[in-house]
Amino acid sequence: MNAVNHCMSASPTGSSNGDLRRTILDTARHLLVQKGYQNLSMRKIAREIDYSATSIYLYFDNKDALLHALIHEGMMKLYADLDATAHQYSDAPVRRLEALCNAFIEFGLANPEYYEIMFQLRPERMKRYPAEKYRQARQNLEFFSAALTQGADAGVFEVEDPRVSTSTIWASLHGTVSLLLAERVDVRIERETFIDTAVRQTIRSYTPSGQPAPSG
Amino acid sequence: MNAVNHCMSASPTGSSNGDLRRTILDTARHLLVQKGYQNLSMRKIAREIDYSATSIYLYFDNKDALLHALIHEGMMKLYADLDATAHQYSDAPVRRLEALCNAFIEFGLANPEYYEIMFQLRPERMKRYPAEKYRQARQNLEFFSAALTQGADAGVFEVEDPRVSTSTIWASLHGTVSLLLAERVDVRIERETFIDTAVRQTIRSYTPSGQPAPSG
DNA sequence: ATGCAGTGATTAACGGCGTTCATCAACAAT
DNA sequence: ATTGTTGATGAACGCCGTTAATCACTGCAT
Repeated sequence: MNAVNHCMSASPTGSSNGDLRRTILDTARHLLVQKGYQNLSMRKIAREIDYSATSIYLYFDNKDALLHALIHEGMMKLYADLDATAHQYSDAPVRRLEALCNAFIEFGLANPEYYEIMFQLRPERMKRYPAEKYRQARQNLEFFSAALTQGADAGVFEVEDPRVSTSTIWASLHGTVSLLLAERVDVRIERETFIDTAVRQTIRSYTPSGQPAPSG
Repeated sequence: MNAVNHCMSASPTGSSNGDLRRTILDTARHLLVQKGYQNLSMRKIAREIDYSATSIYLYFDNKDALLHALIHEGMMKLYADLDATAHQYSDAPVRRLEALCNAFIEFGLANPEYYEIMFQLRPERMKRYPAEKYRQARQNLEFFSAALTQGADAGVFEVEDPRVSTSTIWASLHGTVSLLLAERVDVRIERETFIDTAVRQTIRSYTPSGQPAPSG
């Protein structure tokens, strides 16, 4: 009818040429990061790219599927961060674990909207999340697990069950990020101090002496 | 018109007599606990109590205000739990802190819907939350703070800044509860084991020897 | 008794949401 | 020339929170 012809856009960028799926995803990411998860709606995405809302359903089964794609992006970004950090301290498990903890927290604080959909979404919303991606997401924990076991082998860490310890470390980090993002930490506490203490105490609970080991 | 006369209900219970505000709150709590926060809507509450949705606005400014009332309830319930726990170990700081940690986690697992609105709501939703209640909510942390400082005075805890330490403990506990509620803990790990380890490691990071102190 | 203000409730409506359905235009293949 | 496919659309359904206008009823002052 009076719809704009989308086949050959007059825009010279060519960004919306062919694969609309990419454009939708880019816009969704942009909207998520700019306005937060609360303001991420199918209709707003559609408005932004000047398509009808129903068009999105040609490329994504539903809103959750679109969200899963964004979560996947976030997981890959986190993976890249942790991977770079791990390589930086490849031969010092303690320092590496410390750096990994800091990297995780920094990721959360730098990408709050990503963090929310990645780790703070209620289980119901995640029910449809494909198990294959679940496994990929869990790979991020492998960095911590590896540092723990290598440290244990080197005698600088005291670890009963690496799997359990990895989870408890993750719990600490997740709690730290969550409290910071929700602005629920006592305002009289400096953010840096809080983070440093949290990381130090987390690692301290795995060093036999209770004191931080010298170098690795 | 065809509306039911609400002034004199035929129901002999008298529960909906007079203060509708109470009834709304009770129904909201019931709906929250039964169906979760996702399914808590003004219209559903209204349907449940056979009133129009707009009637709720005669007693609550908006949905957030209603939510704040529920949050307050949850905070008081948590306070009661922690208070009872603290009194049980009034003369043993270490044991008390351990019991407090377990009590907090148990509260979260036993009241997941309350926990969600109390601690997992995004900042935007909490913007209107009255500061006076914020302070009351923070009182729950005092139990942990007290155990820490008393333990430090007795020489069984090594605490630099009690305020910071309290926050990091809270972070650990919050992370632990969040991961469990979101079902994101490795399924091969037993829940009990995970909780015990998390609590033990949390406390361990504040004991000078790195080992749990004997009795208090 | 009549009029009036206040109270507690209602319906209608607005604009938002995710999603489904029927339809339509353009194109490719027969 | 007819068919089928593909990519897009508008209308509609049933939700949602919230606002505005309205109504019935009460108690009270005149």
